[in-house]
Amino acid sequence: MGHSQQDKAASHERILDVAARQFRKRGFDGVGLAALMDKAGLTLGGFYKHFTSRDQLVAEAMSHALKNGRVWLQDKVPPDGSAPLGRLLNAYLTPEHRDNAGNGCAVAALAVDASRTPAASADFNAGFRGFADWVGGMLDGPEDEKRARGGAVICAMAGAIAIARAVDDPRLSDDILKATRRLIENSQKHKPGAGARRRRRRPVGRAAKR
Amino acid sequence: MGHSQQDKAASHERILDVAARQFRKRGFDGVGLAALMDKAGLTLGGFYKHFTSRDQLVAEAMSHALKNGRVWLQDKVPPDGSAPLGRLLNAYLTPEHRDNAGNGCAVAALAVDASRTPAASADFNAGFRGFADWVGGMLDGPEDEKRARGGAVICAMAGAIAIARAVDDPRLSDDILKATRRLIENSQKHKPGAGARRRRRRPVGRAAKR
DNA sequence: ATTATCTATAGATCTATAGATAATGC
DNA sequence: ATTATCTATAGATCTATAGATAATGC
Repeated sequence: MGHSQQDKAASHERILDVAARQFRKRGFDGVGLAALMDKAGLTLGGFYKHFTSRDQLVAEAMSHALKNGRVWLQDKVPPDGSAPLGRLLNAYLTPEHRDNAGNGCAVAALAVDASRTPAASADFNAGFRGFADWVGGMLDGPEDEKRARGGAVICAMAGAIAIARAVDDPRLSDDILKATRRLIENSQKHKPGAGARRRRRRPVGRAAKR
Repeated sequence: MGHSQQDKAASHERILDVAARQFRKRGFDGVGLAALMDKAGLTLGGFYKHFTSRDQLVAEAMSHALKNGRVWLQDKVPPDGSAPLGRLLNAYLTPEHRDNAGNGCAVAALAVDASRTPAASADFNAGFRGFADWVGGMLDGPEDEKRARGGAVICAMAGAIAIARAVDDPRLSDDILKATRRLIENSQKHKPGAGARRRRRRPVGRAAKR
């Protein structure tokens, strides 16, 4: 044994890295604490000096996985490049992403898990909002609609990856990625005005509660 | 006790109904066999006279949930009505659907679970294909692209429902459904030719293996 | 006689805690 | 003295099986 506070911080980070990866791959319920600690080079007993409960790990790992997935994506989509949406789709809707859930987008891998796990909801929300802002910035259109449109693009992309992973037939799986790419591209291509027709502007300053 | 073969068939159906609903709500790992049997009005011990293993239940419940979700949707989208895509979006992208995972679309609720559960993959695949054919039939465009385009529409819809469920903020959640609706409508609205530009035709009869 | 279901239980998890060990850090 | 980690274990699951019970169905 023999461990400094610095060692502990490194252990904590290692546990989070392992959990963020394993949860994306197997789900929150798909891996136990003993297996996680083992993969982090530790034993189960020490877990509760790092987290007060399994739920706390789930919450921290949710944020960690979202950040992790964003870093992976942003490395492939430079902030000042041209045609950013095309680059995003090129990076996201790939067989590589589909076949590596553990290192990929946490929205695609963990949205359903988060919806069943109250401990993860707040962190999922925050991560999704940031992601939607980023993607919204790549789109044309009125400034106040960009976040919502960015969110819709994420829904289409994440849904495609999740379904492409679930499907048994490799050809069908590849086709899902390609068809979703075309759907998203077409959705951004139509003449402005045509899609805004049906849209009513929400009055500013009258925040509607639900 | 005292049970006929007819009783057994009814029991089997009840177990499947309960499982299809509970799995959509809580995931394959989110509910145990004892709780399922209890909700079906039976006890755990009888389970293995109906299924050889938990995995077999998962497989049958996957199909059952897909069928169930299709019936629910098709009730709301008459086969010969006008503007079928609009009706589909009206039925699918709603707060009601979002708030009732147990009775809703199994693609949205269980794609990620299926991707982690080999026993469910084949049944998910078959269900998705049928669903994509149905939705494809609602779209304009070349006949040989309809299934793929239908699949992409499902990805966007299912992704939106899954993410709208995961998100913490009710306003954001509602906005996700609305923005995805617009994205899908716009994707079908663009002038044909613009989107087909980049598309290469696959030679018929040369089936590419992966 | 067969069988649909029940009660009871074995054996394998899994989370959380208790107490020991061997360093760190005041 | 404090603490980061370890070994060991309690108590609560969960799947699967064994054997009993009370009907069905030939």
